[in-house]
Amino acid sequence: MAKDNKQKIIEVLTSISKQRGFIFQSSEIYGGLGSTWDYGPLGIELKRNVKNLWWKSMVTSRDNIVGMDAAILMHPGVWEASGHVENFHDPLVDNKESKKRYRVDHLLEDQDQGVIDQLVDSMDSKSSYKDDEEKYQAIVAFLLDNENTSDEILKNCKVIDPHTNAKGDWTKVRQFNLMFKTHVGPVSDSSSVVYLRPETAQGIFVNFLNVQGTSRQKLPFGIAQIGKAFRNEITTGNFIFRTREFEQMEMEFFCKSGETGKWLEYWSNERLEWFKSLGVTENKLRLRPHGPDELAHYSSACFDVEYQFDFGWSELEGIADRGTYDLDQHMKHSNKKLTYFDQANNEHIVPAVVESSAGVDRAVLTILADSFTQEEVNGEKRNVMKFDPKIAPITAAIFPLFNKEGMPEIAKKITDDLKNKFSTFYDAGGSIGKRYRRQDEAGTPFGITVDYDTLTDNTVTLRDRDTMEQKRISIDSITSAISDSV
RNA sequence: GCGAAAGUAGCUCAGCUGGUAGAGCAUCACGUUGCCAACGUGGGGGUCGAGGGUUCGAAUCCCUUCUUUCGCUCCA
Repeated sequence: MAKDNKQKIIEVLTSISKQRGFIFQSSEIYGGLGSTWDYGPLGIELKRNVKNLWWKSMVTSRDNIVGMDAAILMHPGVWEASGHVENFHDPLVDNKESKKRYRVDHLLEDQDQGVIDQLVDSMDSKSSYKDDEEKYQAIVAFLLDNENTSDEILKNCKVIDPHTNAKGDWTKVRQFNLMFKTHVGPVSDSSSVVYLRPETAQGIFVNFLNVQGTSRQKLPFGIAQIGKAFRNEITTGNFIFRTREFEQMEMEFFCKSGETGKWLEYWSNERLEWFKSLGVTENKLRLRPHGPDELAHYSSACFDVEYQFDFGWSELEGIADRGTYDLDQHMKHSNKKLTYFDQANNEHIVPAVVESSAGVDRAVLTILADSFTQEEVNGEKRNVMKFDPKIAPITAAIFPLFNKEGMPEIAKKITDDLKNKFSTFYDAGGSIGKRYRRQDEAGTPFGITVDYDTLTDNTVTLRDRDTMEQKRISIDSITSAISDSV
């Protein structure tokens, strides 16, 4: 039941997004490109509002966080230092019988000791391993080195499919690299390989000293950035939830090593509150601590902000204790000192980092999913996007009740007067009811209608999107009436 | 990548016992309308994903291919 529902909501959102101009399929006239999406006129306003509110909440309203904007292309050494070249790929194998796919290292964890021993025996060079993980990594590397026979090796060693508890009919082991590669310069030799960044965070770490020095910030302080990131995901989907090109809002908070626990808790709560402040339903939001097995290679503790989509609780943002991992790594690989001089204790220290990393597109999808409602009005279906007025693409729509007796001129004048303060839209097409409904679907919180009374007493009606109730106010008080809720 | 489903108008879809395309909604223009998807008239919009084959004739049957969606592993 929930499953049927799920597809419907995403389908409805996809369809409305296209019809109304929120989000379009990328390269549509060429048949589309998998899981890439373009933002239309309404979508980009919504997205910009989300980003602006994030920037305001994280940067401009705080003294100890500054912004920056790094290039998408960076020196390849950055990704070697960060661990992405080494870790950001998955060795995968399929069982042709059960149609299940496994990460090879995860698959090994589910095998009996005998199977593991056989695999180790089949390897050419024998050596001792300090733990199972090291042993599994060696097996994975061996299988990848012998990709052409890897299927036979798995079958000969009787590797079990945990799903069926029987020997699997395995495919060859293949490596899926999650970073997009491209080339700088006209020659595509290996020396010119660069990556499209898989996260914006590294642009912050490599600029740590530049930013700290020029902004004269003292610990603890943060550096924030909004920008595109790219991951060659094997599986994408759920509309704009998981895409290969996406936008991040990240803030790296630098503090003393012993203080990360405190700041992790602080930022987790701050970030949860931020989503609430956008008007997202509170009981569909939660903070979830990561289990030890879920932690990324750089992180020792992590909280996810999750939203309850129709397809399940899903991550919107991760708040992670990255320790000194990133700065340590960059010091090691670049041979540059990335330390902070602590005057109080008269010592150079490597700051630890608490990271808050949110997906812009996921925030937009959350708002779309959370705002979408269908109601029955006089037996007719009414679609309403109940956006908070702060983030609505259009704040106020202005209508002449009829296209005569000077009403359009007055309505246009009101539109022009409001333009400087709010996002506005003038519409004189079709019946008044139809125009209200169009704006309901665009999520416009306020409707202003010029009617016959306007001609004599200079008042208009102000319509509330959610209740559809109207009240008469004077033209002069429109701005203040709207300002109260934006 | 593997598996499943699907590609016909801007959207949702019908047409698929082969006879060269329709509906509802949307959109545009004009008229009408004293406030919630009203009404009237008219208009624009499709080489039926692409290529090939069978046939006198293919949206419809066959083959190939492309793309999308969903699931599997992963993540913001």
